Amino acid sequence: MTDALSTTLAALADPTRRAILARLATGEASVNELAEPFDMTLAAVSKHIKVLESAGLVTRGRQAQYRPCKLEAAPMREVASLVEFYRKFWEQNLDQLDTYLKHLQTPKSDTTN
Amino acid sequence: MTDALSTTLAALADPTRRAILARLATGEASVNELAEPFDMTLAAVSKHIKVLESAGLVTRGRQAQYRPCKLEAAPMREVASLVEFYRKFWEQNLDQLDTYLKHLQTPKSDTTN
DNA sequence: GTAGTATTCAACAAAACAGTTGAATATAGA
DNA sequence: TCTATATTCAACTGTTTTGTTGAATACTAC
Repeated sequence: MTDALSTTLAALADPTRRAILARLATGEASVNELAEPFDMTLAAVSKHIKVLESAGLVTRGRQAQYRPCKLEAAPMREVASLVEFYRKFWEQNLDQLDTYLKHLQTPKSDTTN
Repeated sequence: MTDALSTTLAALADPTRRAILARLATGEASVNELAEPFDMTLAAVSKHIKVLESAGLVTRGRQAQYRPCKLEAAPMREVASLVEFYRKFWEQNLDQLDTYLKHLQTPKSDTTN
């Protein structure tokens, strides 16, 4: 699991970490601020941040005793192109569903559902 | 980690599983066919498929002794909207880089880098 | 230097994960 | 029924992940 994309996806595959990223989308924040909404120790949140940092999704500065975290969305570009590759497949299935639903509405195919 | 998005992302966070999905993008395939490129036992690949199936990324049919796998891209829609939310952030950073590079080219700011 | 706040480290435990092996199940066809 | 092929299950192992606690580090302000 050494590749960057796997690391990024694994980092995103946790609701706590996604919540941290969502918070950072509104601006930089300290570890304490980030930890506040969660029912877990500061050390645990610190570890989550480390995971995000290893994935390149967060960078950190230093201001006095704070180490403010900053969102870095760049690694998500690879995720975007991964899912874009599959877009045609889900859209195709939606089209099929759409066709099916329209088919149900035509008077001819009245199978009572 | 019970939410669907986390399950989807975790399923995608493995190169073997992504390779399986990529193969399935070209059409349905049996477990044996899917396992062929990998240096691991059939049972291991079978487990990977199970993970993909639990995430709803694969469905299976039954034909004779085969259980053909089929790609289901729908769960990726949620991944797409996750990363779309962050698109502005990476594009903004690209813009900043672009601005910076253009700035370097203006005659006035010739600081020799 | 002492006290206070912010953050991380080290050591640990519990759970989840990825892989193996060997036996089991399911189906097809002679 | 017997055999071959396809696939999964159960049990086990080693590794990684997630969380805890208590001590350590880093910086600020008096």
